[in-house]
Amino acid sequence: MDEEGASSGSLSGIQLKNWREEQDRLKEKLIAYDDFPWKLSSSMELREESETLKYVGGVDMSFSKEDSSVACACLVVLELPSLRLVHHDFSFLRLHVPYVPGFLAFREAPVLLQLLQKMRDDQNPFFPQVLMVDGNGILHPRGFGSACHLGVLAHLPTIGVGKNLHHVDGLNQSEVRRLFQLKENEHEQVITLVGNSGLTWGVGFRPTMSSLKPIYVSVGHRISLDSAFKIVKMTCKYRVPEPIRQADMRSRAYLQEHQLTLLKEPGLQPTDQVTCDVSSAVLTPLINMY
DNA sequence: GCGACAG
DNA sequence: ATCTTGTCGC
Repeated sequence: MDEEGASSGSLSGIQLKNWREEQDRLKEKLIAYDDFPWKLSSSMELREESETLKYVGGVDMSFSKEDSSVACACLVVLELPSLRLVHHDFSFLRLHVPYVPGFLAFREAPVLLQLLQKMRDDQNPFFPQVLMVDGNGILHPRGFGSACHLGVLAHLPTIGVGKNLHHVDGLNQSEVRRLFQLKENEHEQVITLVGNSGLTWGVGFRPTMSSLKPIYVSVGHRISLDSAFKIVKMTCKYRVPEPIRQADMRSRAYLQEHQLTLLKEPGLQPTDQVTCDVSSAVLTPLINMY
């Protein structure tokens, strides 16, 4: 048993430095405004000249409790406005990159990019027009969370959706809860997350009347906070927006089934994720999309 | 120095 | 992320 450092151990200072530099490089390509041809079908805009948002994707990963390096990544695509599932795909794999707060993308983005790339290669008609990521966008210590990271590498509009707040610029969960508690916000389901610096990092959102705990929405890539929030809102049947909720449930189920399969079929092992190297984080085929 | 720290 | 049963309410 020696894969300790692989999935939960420490990381060298030099590697962290490389990761920060990589984030800074990719951040230069970040687009924080609406940069897409489609429109959010408001109501009576029957302009045929522009397409409307129809396919929203979602990605999430689940991990094995026995071996935290074994994981299942899932990509789903839902059709609007029905929220019907039109695509789902999985990747059962072994990760060799640890989770380090602030560097989630280096662990999860490679396999998620592969799932997206597969759809492109197949010219799948359901390729998502926008993707929701289970992690933050610019609501991040260096303004470049996993949703931004994935968006830039895939050159795809992305939205960051966090179930917990990553404390940034003085923002913290108790503070957000306090804001929601204020009588003036008592029935408010959205609050803007403004940090000590005065910058707006995202919004806290209580989708349903029952859930007291908010989710945190922030700009990922090629989208404004306004549009990002509208899309999240229109896909929320429960606390977590459907694209992410579906990816979450399905990755978890897929992982469970494969755990059982593994006991009987030693031949079916999770594929190794050989993407430890920072420089190879950018899947080559995707570069052509720039 | 100490604590906080998405998934 | 994962560990986990029941339980309160529509």
